[in-house]
Amino acid sequence: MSGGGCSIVWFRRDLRVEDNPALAAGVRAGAVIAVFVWAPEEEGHYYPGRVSRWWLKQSLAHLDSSLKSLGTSLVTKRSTDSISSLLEVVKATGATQLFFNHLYDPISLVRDHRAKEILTAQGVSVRSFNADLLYEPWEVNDDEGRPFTTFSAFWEKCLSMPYDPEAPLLPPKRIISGDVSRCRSDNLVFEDESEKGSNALLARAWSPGWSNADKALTTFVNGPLLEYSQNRRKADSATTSFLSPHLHFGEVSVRKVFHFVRIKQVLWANEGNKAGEESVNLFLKSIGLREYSRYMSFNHPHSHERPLLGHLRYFPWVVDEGYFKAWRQGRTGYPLVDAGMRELWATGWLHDRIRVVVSSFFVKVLQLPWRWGMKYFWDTLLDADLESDALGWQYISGTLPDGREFDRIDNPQFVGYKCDPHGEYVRRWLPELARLPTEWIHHPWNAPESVLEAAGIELGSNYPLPIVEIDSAKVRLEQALSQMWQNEAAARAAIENGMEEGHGDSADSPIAFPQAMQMEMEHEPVRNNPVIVTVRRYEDQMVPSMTSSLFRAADDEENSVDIRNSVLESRAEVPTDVNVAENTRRDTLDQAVMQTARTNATPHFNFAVGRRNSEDSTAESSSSTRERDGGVVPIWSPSSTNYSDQYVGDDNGIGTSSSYLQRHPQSHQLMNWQRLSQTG
DNA sequence: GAAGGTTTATC
DNA sequence: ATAAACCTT
Repeated sequence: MSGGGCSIVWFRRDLRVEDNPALAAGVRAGAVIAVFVWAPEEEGHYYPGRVSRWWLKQSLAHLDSSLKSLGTSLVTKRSTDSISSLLEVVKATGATQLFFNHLYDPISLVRDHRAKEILTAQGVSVRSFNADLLYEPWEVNDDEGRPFTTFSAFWEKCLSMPYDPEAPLLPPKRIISGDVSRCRSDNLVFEDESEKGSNALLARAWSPGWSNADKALTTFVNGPLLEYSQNRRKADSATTSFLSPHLHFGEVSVRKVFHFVRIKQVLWANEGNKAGEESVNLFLKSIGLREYSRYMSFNHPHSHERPLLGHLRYFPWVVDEGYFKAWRQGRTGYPLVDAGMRELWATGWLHDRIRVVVSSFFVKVLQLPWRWGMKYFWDTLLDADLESDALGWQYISGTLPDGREFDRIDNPQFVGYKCDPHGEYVRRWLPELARLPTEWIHHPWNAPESVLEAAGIELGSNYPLPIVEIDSAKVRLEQALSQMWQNEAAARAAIENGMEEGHGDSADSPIAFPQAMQMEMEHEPVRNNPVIVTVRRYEDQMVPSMTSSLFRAADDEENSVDIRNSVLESRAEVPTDVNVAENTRRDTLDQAVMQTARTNATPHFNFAVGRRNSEDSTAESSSSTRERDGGVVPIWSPSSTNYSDQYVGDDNGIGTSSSYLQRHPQSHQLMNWQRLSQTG
């Protein structure tokens, strides 16, 4: 019991009692006050979406009940300023210490650093820990001590670090509760009335909470992991880990995932099980991508709004809200894209493969600003995660050094036959195409009139013609790219001539989110029809909705059983049974009862990996932090200068010499979330 | 064993 | 789209 007073353990995206270093430190120090502050306004544009808030709500309830069984409970605060709320708790409880785990999104970096400064100034001793990564971003550097700029090099290094990621900590046996009698909890509201009906359905498919996360991990590692490599390319096979939302909220620690999976790896390696080994490597790689997303965010805090390669700032994006809407609604005329978008809409979930397909289409074919797509993912994904989304979209957009080439267009037709060779996925989500033979399922526009007729399809009427032809997209993309180079050259020239500041010019400001999008998100009409169909949609959106019959009829046995069990058993099953909302013809409706897919493979856009740091890895690799666990909130290292010669960018991209902080020396004090999340 | 064709993964 | 890995001859 150091210090006499009790300590605050500030929970954020580490909603677990196991392997939670901040909690462990609090318990070690004596009496604990567990606090969660809900201050979504701090996130600016990135106010969490409906399904994400639903998850959070469940997860907090789960955590609270775990804490209760250990001897304390969760103090909850509704706030617009986390730090003030923490100060209130300090005042009300006389706490003398604050413990929390690191986050790496730009808003948290700024806020947490301030929290540390302010609370320290108030005499509170603050310590923070790594609980989200195998290695802290500042631990992983190249031979010259500079951060990596490509994923493969980064990951290779992670896998060959001289020390392993720390072993997971056990949960505390019990917690001595601090005195919270004078510290009242606010009732946190995560959903409004109109959202409840839709949210209720999520519970059929998912079980948030750390112990469920644990079960999900065990189930995955002992089951689908083995075939992960084989199944990963199918749009809807069942070998996804389904861990991404759990990982996002820190319900399970990545280090635990890593160690678990490694054990299997060793086992399979000994058995000479090559497929198993490969599966492990691939799965770990997706964990690595999550890890890398934090790494990128830490090193380039603007990566959620600015391309990391500077010249992409000059790309003439097509600012067309009509295209954007068609994409969201799944009405682009490309079946694979449309199926994906409708699944996303209906379930909040998308297989990683399909995320790539729809986002690539968005950027390369429609040439819409990638941040719009990223924002939409943020709003709709159950596992929405800013860092992972930013990495994914930047990768797709070709704005990463090792991302896809700018001029590459994925053809949804060809990709479709690869990841959905029999068209099952498309038929599941696009009932209007259900009767189309496989031969044409991914390119109905080529189908003979008689075939279409027999399938009840009238292109342009009940299913759209391609919104943009691939060929013309190619042409337009070439033009856009040459335009981009011209723009860049012009800007460069202007800067050289001293005409422009090079900072704050228009290219710096990301294209604002469409007004309509914000409106829609806010006033989304919802209709709840308790039993039959719950339709959630944008005003004009005609997309499938989830029905309450989440399990297909064939699984009746399961149906009647305790749903929670069946869900656990069958792996979190994404919603099943989709009905087409109105406007669908009768015959199509018949086909509309489809079951869902379980997605496969860890969503790319959300994973992590890593390695560990041993206790005394305190020998900081880079200068960015002074002291590791125990210590200090991550700080950007201003001095760590121009490691990025290889990037083209000048001011904002990776390319920039050095970091964000250098350009904004006082950012961790002055920069606030409004500025960071500015869309311009 | 080399040349040449085919598959496959790409972060 | 490309390149590396893989397989064939």
